[in-house]
Amino acid sequence: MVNEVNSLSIDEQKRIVEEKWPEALKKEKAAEEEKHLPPLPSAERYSLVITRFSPNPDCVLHLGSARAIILSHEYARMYKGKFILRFEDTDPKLKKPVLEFYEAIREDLAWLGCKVDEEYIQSDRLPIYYKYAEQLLREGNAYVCLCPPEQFRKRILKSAPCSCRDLSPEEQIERWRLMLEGGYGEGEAVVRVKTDLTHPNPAVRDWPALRIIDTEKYPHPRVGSKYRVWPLYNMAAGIDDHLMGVTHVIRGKEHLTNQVRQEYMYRHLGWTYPEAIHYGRLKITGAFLSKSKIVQGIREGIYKGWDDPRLATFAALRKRGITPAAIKKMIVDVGPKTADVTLSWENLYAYNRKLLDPQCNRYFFVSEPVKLKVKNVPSALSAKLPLHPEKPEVGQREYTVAPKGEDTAFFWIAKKDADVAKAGEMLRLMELFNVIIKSVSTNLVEAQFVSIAYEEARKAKAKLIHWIPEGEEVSCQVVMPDASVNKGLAESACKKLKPEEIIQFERFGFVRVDKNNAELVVYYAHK
RNA sequence: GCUCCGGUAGUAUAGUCCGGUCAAGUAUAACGGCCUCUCGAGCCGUGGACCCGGGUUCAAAUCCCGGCCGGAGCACCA
Repeated sequence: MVNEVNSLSIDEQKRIVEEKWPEALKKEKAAEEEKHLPPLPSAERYSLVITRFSPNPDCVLHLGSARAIILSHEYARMYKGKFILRFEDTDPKLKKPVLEFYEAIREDLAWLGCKVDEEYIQSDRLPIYYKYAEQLLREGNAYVCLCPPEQFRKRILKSAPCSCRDLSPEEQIERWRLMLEGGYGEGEAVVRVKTDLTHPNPAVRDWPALRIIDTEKYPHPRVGSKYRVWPLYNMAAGIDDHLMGVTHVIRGKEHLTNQVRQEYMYRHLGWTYPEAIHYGRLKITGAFLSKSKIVQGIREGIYKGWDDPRLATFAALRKRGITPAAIKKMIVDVGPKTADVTLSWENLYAYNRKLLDPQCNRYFFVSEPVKLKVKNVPSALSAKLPLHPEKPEVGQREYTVAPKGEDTAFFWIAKKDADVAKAGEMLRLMELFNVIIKSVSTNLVEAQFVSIAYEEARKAKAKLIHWIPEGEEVSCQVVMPDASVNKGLAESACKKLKPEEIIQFERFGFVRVDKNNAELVVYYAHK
């Protein structure tokens, strides 16, 4: 039967199917749907999907965290679930949290449109971790290890237990009490969770769960020197995920072995490990997405601040007019795959442009202004420039060009346009009139009025350029993505712009208004 | 080195679980054209990919084996 069908040509097969089962071939409507995230594993088993984003507040957030935040939040929304923000600030020494970042992170999330349903801070929860540590110890599922780290490592590589492992629960509890009360110094004792010593991955064998930190020397920014025993990641996150009812852990694949480690603890406590999705790393070509590099650059004064346009922090993206919607769409499109992704700025810009273009008003900005002198202007002329080419209803800017003296008018045009101007060529000042170039020098272009009609410029294939009448300019600084400043002049209608507004400077690019006082300061987004 | 994970056009992604409708869809970038009083947007079109080698099968991007390449983890960090 199969052979029979295969012996027929494709067309033949098609014809037969069409005859007998016409509905099978009906083309599915090319639905222009938004791309959706793939379904969450086993979502139906949970009455309420709960996800979390758990940053260490030791730095501001950047694009590298976007995947964790947006996937977690989107999935929570998709299943009408709950999205938790949990600050993992349990290392007052090496990755010391900084007070200002707690709030900065909340602001970033709010800006991204990721509403937090519940918030927790791990440094408030030490007694909880202590309680479970004690339970594990008492039930023989953990032990206080006094071995020097180096010695322990050698043993564990050979799957050999250390002498601390088999001490009785009573002795463990006694050691634990000493740990809490200061009987051991930093690095002298650590609580380990028992696992399979023969596990193929040595990294999961009897992993450390709590350690001592000398908080007199390294006080925690929130709780100071109140505690000296601090949980490590797997202890704190593992306990919290269960206690907070997290159903789906969405985090980077660097945590893959942490799941294996935590599963041992879950078994000891009789808990079930949540579903876990481990996505790959997200990189942007040319952007530093490493906290340590960002922090270092700030400290050395290379970057002006957390929102320096060279950085890929959310603060910087916000300043540049990259919209949260664009970031969100990009991350959703990329999805939760385990393969690493390397995006380019162009990808982000394309998403952003699509959102910005229909809604941003247009203005003229002349970069590196050069004076244009036009002779023979017959009379005062006015130009009406639409704020948006596709949306006449949003209004227009209007400038009247009155010849001074006899018949001469002056304008500012961009150096880039002046540079390519050649004597004898026609140029059209957009929406105004056509001129013929007479002469070009470094800071003056002289020209002569020829006609008003746009059609003539088209016929002559004249270049269209933007312009600002002399006297209608405001000084404007454009901060570029490389932090350089492009100085120029903006048309006077820009005086009305408010900070936060995103506009397009025609033939230049999209920019976000940052300050608009004596001088206009804008940040460049992209073309 | 050990333990995992991955590899579809320049980039990203769909398809892989459950082999056939995939001579591989989409977005973006590139190129060409149309339209437009922006070098923007829009519209139309072109080129471009299943890492390699074997195997199983009537049929492999999809299953199996081997190789190559890439990534992650191997902290008293998160």
